[in-house]
Amino acid sequence: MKKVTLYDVAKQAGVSPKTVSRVINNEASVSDQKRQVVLGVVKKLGYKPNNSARSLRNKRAYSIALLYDNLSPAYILDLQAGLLSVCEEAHYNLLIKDCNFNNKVLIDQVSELLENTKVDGFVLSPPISDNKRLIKLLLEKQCPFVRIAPLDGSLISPFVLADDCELAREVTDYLIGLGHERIAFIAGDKTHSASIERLAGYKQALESASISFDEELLEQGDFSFESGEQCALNLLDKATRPSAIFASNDYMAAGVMKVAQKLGLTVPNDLSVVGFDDAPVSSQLWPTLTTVKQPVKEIAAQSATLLLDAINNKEAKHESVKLHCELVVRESTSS
Amino acid sequence: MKKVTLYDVAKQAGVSPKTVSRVINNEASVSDQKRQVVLGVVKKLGYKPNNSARSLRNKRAYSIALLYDNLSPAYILDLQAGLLSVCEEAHYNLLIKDCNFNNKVLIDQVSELLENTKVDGFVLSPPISDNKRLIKLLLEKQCPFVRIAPLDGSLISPFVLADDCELAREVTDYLIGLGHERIAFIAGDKTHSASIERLAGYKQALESASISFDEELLEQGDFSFESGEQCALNLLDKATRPSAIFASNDYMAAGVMKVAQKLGLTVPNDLSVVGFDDAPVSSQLWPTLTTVKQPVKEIAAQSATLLLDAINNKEAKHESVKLHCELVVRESTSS
DNA sequence: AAAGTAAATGACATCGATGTCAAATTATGA
DNA sequence: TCATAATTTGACATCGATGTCATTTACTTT
Repeated sequence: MKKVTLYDVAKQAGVSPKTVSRVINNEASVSDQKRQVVLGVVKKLGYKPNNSARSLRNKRAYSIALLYDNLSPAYILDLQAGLLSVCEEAHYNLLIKDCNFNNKVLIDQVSELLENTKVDGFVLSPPISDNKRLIKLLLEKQCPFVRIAPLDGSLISPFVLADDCELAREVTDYLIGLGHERIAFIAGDKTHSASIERLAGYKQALESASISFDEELLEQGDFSFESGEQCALNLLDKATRPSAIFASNDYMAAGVMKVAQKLGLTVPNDLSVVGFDDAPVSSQLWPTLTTVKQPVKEIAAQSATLLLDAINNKEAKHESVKLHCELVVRESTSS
Repeated sequence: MKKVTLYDVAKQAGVSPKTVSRVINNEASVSDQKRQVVLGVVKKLGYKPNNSARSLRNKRAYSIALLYDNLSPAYILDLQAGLLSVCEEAHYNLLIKDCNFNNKVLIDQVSELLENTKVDGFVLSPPISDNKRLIKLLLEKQCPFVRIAPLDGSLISPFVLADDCELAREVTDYLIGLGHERIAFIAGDKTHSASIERLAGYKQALESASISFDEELLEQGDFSFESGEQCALNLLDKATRPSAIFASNDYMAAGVMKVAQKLGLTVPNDLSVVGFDDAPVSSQLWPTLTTVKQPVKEIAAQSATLLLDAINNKEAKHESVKLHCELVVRESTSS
């Protein structure tokens, strides 16, 4: 069972290789009749185009690259899974690139990917989605890219995000519904749009419920467990403690839980805690954490789809897509 | 600055393209003199071979694939990082394949990778390292592969593992040193060699300390948080409770912590708990978890190195490598 | 029906590296 | 020194798909 090539298909179908090529690439000027014949033979022989040959001829790699900075392993792995599902379908390769290094090196590595590996497009995950120098480079080289959850919502490229703001509002509403009035908020790293949006949602919910926003109840974290601990210490040390703490992600929420327990507070009786992201840790704590589940795989799949569109259809106008999150109520919240 | 090809180098060096090719591929019959000249020009022009052209001609993709089953995101991401570091160096691509599906599909997908994508070799992570049908396929196709932490220690392929047994012994010794005598053990999924080894180490330590092994104190888990809870319930419900529980991984240890706290036991005063793997959760719990850190990135890097050796040097005999783990003492253990 | 335009098709060269095999060079031995 | 073997070297074809451009076929229009 040796490899089937374009020529085999051409011979069987009684047409020239070039015509088969045209059919494969969905080009216009092929008669419907021949197209059908060719497609039939393609299916019959199980023909698959040879990627190396294509790359060589077309000077592109039929692959896209994910640039990530490892915030949360589960998040990144879900991104990968979502991208892979689309890439496999489309017979593209996925290259992954851990960008836990400085700007200079990042730019060099991306240039190398463009010039040597001839990557077709990039998926930028936060906080890389807003790396100015990188974006400048990609725009200059006219290389398609998609940003996940960027701060900058201008349509320089397609982007995909979750409805962080709405869900943060929903979480806060939920806490208010449970009877909480002193609800503290721990913000995340400001270079992530998610931080901004989640804070905005929190404020909106307070406003709707006519609870005035209290600076005292806002702490600035950086998405790390340690920052959660520190912020929780600041909050719980106050004369009048908040009765609920809404942390912008689960790691910080875990930090809050730790401090609460150390201080002898019972969660959720003395203090309700909410996180965000539905990281594995949220169901491995006790009590388990009420949190928000982002549709990370769908976000990634959408990103890949938009990117492939942009690659194969140069004049496609850029779109943005917002996907819906889901509140997951567990044990860390009560009235 | 257009792309430099073999021909550019050949012209500058005053030799034929074929000779340049020979130099690049380290072939024997090239005079030292020409070799030097060519290497000089290669460096001067910054020549990099074109992977597509090579693949086309040589019918191989210059890429290796990681087959994984997502047990723990942090573990998989570390594996990827280790593999990537070596692959980038060697100008190989890394393909990743989430194998969270049944045997049949796995075999088909691997066949497809071999036949269509022409992947050069595979890295199998546990528990795929012991998938019989897959290994049979790879051996038949004479496709190089490396296994990470396989159960089967025969040298059908190179393999890399951690000294699970020694470290489990060390952990147990440490607990014994703290004065514990009733030390329970929660085993992991039997299809992982790590489970077997860790249990063996535990038993060895008991034996050295002349503590007789008590069936009552052994529970069978499956590496999941939930199984940890269940096993902990079984153990802590006994008339005479163990004073320490050694779980085969951190997820199960987290489950133990949860149950302990629910039962009103204080960790580590009433109960010491130890995990294994140094997963993120181990430092996000309270108290933080004493555990064992595996050198996952090094394991992966070694695997990649062995695999590339096997690929480029068909007669290389297979080796196995064992890497050293490290005990990380945190807050969940005391006398 | 002839002429002219548009659409469909195919011959050929090409992308860059390397295997094959023959030619050229060097080394060896009588 | 010359024949012969061993080693270097290079010309050429090839891997598979596709762009270019010339040619054929189909379709209008007068």
